[in-house]
Formats: sequence, C-alpha cells, structure tokens
Amino acid sequence: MPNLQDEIGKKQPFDLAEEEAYLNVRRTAATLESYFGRLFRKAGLSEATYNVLRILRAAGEDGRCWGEIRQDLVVPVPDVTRLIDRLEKSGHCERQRSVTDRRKVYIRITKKGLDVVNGLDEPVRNGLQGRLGHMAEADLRKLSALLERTRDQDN
Amino acid sequence: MPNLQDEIGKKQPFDLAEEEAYLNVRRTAATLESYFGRLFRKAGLSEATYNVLRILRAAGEDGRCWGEIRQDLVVPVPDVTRLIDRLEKSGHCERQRSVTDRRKVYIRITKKGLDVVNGLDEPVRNGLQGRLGHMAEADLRKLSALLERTRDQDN
DNA sequence: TCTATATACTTGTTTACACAGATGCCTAAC
DNA sequence: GTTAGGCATCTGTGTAAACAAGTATATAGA
Repeated sequence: MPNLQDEIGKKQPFDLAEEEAYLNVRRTAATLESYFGRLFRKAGLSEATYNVLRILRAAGEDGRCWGEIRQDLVVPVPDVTRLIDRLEKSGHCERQRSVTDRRKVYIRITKKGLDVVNGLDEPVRNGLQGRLGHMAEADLRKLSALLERTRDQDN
Repeated sequence: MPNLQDEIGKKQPFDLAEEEAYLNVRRTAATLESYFGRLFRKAGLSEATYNVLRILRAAGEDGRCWGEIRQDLVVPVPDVTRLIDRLEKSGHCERQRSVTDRRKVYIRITKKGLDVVNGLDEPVRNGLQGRLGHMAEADLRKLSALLERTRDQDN
C-alpha cells in the first residue's frame, strides 16, 4: 500500500487536492514508463520508437507521413525526424517521398519492424495485466475517465 | 471533452481497460509535464531541478544529502550528481561534505535558490488550479486513490 | 507569371539522460 | 592495525531530447 506521502517522505498531508493528483499522475507515469521502458529496451527500442512502430503497423501498406505520426503519438515528441532516422537506420521502417506532394514523406514499416512489434504484443499485454490487472475493470475505466477529465482544460 | 481514442486518431475502442488506463496516465502526465515544464523553464529550471529545490527548501539549514534527495524525488532521476552540479553552478545550492561521515555530502539551498522556489509558489498553485481546479475535490482525491492503487504491484 | 506565404520536413547545436564502472570513505572482523 | 566488504558519491562515454533556424515544395493572390 504505497501512499505517495510516505513514498516521498513528506511530513504534512497534501493541502491541495490538485497537487496530490498532479504528483500521483507524474509518479505513476514514471513507474509505468520505467517498467515498459526496460521491456522495450530489451528489443532495442525506446518507448517512443515502439509507439511509432505501432502506429506504422496500424497504417499498413499505405504508411503514414511525418505529421500524422507526430499527431498520433500519445506522448508528444519534438524530434520525430531523427526518431525515424534511427528506425530507418536499424531497418525497422523505410521512407518514401510522396509523388503527389513532394513535401510529404511517407513512412512504412518493414518486415523486420513488424516482427519486432508483433513479438512485443504478448510481453506488453502480460505487463499490463501484471501491473494493472489487480484492479477491477470498472475501477480502471473510472481512472481513465478521471484522467480524461483532467485534460479538459487543455493548453 | 478530449477522449483519448479521438485524440490519437484510434479507430477501434480499447479492448483492454489496462491499456486504456496506461495510455491515459502517460498522456496526462505528458500534458502536465509540458505545462509546468514551460513554467519552470521561464525561471531557468527544469522540473527535476525545481523538485530538488523544493526538497532542499523543506530541509532548511540542515540540508539534505545525495541519497535522501534521490529518494525524495517524485520522479526518479538516475543522475542526481550532475543535476546538483548544475544547481550549484547556477548558485541555487551549495555542497558541504559531512564532518562525521566524509562519504556524505550535504546540500543546502542558497538565498538565490530560495528566492526562485518561493517565487514559483504562486504560479505553480495557479497552474494547478487552472488545470485541475475544474474538478471537484472529491474526484481529485478519488483519482489520487486510484493512481496509488495502480502502483500497488510495484517493480 | 511572379511573388508572398504556408506547409512539411530537416539540420545544427546545445544540453540533458542513462548506464556502467571507478573512487573515496567507513565499519567491523580477524 | 590491517584487510575485506559495503556504502555514498562521482566520472566517462555514448545516446537522445530540446529548441531554433533552415530548405524545399506547394498554394494563392496580384
């Protein structure tokens, strides 16, 4: 039963519910990121590159262009170009300039990239269930709903 | 009403409640991090250095040593040494080797550092209320409780 | 058609992160 | 008092993030 107040050795309870929520979000994210980051690294990926490969897998043969990938990313990344540079260099994806609009570059996943993401499906699913599966589905949905409300005030 | 499924252009709804929760946590954290990161950068700090300064402010005159700071950080940072190097270089804190145990290094906040953190109290509070204040306190506490449960299965 | 502006992406550069291994100091057993 | 082992912190090195500025292509108005 890790309570944040104890975890970080805080003396007084949180006065502001907003602050408590903020810190809990950040800490939980860091915990999950650390776990899945290790998992991805074993496969030679970072969380960001893994997510790009998932986007490319979903896009299929058509591929997806720079700006779309940038939009799709759950956690925004400022430097998508070099992230794709790395994936291309390691053979997980390939670039192809659009013929209709030569500014655009379409990116497709390769066989190698597909194999890597597919191979991660089961570990990821197991990881999710191992770390979050102890909670009832209703509580998880409730959590998601509250987090979405947290983002209502965007900018 | 930003729904994650729409935000990232996902076609099908999430099959796994765990995955939905995971992605929501990550995205919400990134959103908050981005907002407060900008706020801290205006004052010449990163989120990590700001948090260290808060820890040092709470420690007062006694200061706090490397390992304690590392423990206290809400979001773990592997390289606390150079983080403190930077804070020392910019004059926000100072090191002092312990006399009783010369392995330990106590770090104290300086006047300059104190001024910077104090000056951020109000903007941070405003930011928290601006971004999360639209939610009822009960919902925020509920959110915190659910997030803490998320971390029950640790490691 | 020529130019201005917007769009899509790339490159440069500085700074920070991440991991492994090294150093210096303390504690306690022999 | 000497040595073994552990602890607290630092350093080296490669990789990635962050921010700003640049290039090439397209679009739209005079």
